[in-house]
Amino acid sequence: MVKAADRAKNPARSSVWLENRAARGGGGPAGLDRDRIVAAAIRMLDEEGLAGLSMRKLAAELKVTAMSLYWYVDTKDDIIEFAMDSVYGEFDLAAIDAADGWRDMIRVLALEYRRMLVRHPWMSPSAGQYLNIGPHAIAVGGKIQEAIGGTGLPVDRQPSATSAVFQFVYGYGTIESQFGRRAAEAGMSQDDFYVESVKAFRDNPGFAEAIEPMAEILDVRASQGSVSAIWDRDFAYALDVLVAGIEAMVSRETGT
Amino acid sequence: MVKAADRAKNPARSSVWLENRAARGGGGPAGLDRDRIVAAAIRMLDEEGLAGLSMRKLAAELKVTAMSLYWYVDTKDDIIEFAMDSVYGEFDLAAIDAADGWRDMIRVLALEYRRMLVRHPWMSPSAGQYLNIGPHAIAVGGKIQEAIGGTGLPVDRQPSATSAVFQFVYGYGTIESQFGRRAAEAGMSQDDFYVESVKAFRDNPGFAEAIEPMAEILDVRASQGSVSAIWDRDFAYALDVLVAGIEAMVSRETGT
DNA sequence: ACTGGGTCTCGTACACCGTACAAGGATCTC
DNA sequence: GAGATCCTTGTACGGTGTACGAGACCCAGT
Repeated sequence: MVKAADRAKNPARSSVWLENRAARGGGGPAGLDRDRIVAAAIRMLDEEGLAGLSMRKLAAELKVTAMSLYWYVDTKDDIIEFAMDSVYGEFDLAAIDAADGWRDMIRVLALEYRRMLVRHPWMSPSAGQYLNIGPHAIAVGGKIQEAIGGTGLPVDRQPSATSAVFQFVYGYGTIESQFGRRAAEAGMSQDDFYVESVKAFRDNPGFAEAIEPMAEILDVRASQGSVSAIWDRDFAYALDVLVAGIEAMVSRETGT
Repeated sequence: MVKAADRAKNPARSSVWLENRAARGGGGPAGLDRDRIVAAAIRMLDEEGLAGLSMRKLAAELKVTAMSLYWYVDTKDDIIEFAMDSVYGEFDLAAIDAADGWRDMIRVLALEYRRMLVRHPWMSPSAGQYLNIGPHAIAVGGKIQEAIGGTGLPVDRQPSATSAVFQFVYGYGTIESQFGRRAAEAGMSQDDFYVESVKAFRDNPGFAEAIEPMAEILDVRASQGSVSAIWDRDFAYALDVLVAGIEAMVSRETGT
């Protein structure tokens, strides 16, 4: 058991996964359980967002006092870390193994990653803030490495390629999911929200010149169908760019 | 003047920049001023992080009550949005204009962007959460579009390329800056912190097999010099990958 | 000189947050 | 039955963002 106050003093182990502590069992009258807590937390995070999760509300949903949760968990942050790893467990590893060649493997991984971020908009900010070294996250990391390892890039260049691909996916998934979150908060469809946003943007005085160079792109966009189709299309093409880049670097390296 | 409670009801305008409100002047006895507030906020954010910024502490630093700030600002979030745009103003636009060709322009932009994220670790989480449509952010966006526009990619493909490059930079800058923040919180140099982290990771039972495929990479890394050199190296190579990818797509598109 | 209206600052208060601490009930072991 | 262990709770502390209303100041109009 580590108190929240002590956590900060030992920052190299500032993660639940470095605590090496067994889960405490749910033999109590409330039938509580770390898994039940985490599952409820994920539900609440998906519905109310990161800011909407509070120990008291989470406890209430489990028909229990806030302090009860602290028997199973040291800190609210721990719950989020557990929730994150649980979500990493949603990756369809079998589909990844079934992929044919590194290109396909990267594509499947990137798509799964992106879908995870979009399904759970609280993941982006959390993934940036905590270490992602739970068992499921590590399993995914292993697959990523396997995929990049298959490209033929020298080992010392592989981390760069991994970054290029998956930091891109993270960034892309972040804006996509935040856009979806905003639309949902506004109670609009993504398409309506997009139209509204562009209008608000265009109508704003003082932005006239700044918008100028973007006008053409906004126009082209308007003729490309639904917002979600645009997200898909842009993502796919960006991945093509990345794959093409890796191919070019491979032949450049091996040609030397 | 818009109350915080009303902001949420009209989410398409959920940004200071869509409020279109003039700054209020600092003729008061405290000599307060929106610019002074924002500048102090940036200082505090840099030193204490996003969680370390509170209206009361910020006010105290300005020798004023918390509620005084609300004369100049509707919401704490507004302060963060202003602070963000002010930081976007750190971009050296002249250096970008001096760049020679789109490849160089992308490289300079990416580097400036990355440095901004690393200098201000609170920018990553904030940039993910708020719209970035302040004047400085828009100016930077315009330069980015100019750079991508120079690649020769068709207009409807340019947003994808922009994503590929700058969502990558965002993701990369995010982990780099968070790593730096963690090291600083631990009171260690980045190098010491890296060694500690790897050790803690390796020593953790249950991770033995998971680490296995990563062992080679970790070993290679150990012989590549300082952590900050590795960050630079990986970043530069990833950018090469991206540029190579764009080149390949350009010749693919124009070849068709 | 006095008054009225902006402009700015402050004190108080509310609802909420994470969580430390100690007391208790429940259950199982001997 | 006694004691230990497991689980839950009540209370309390120090923080948060910010709504509201009262005041202080200055400046224009009469």
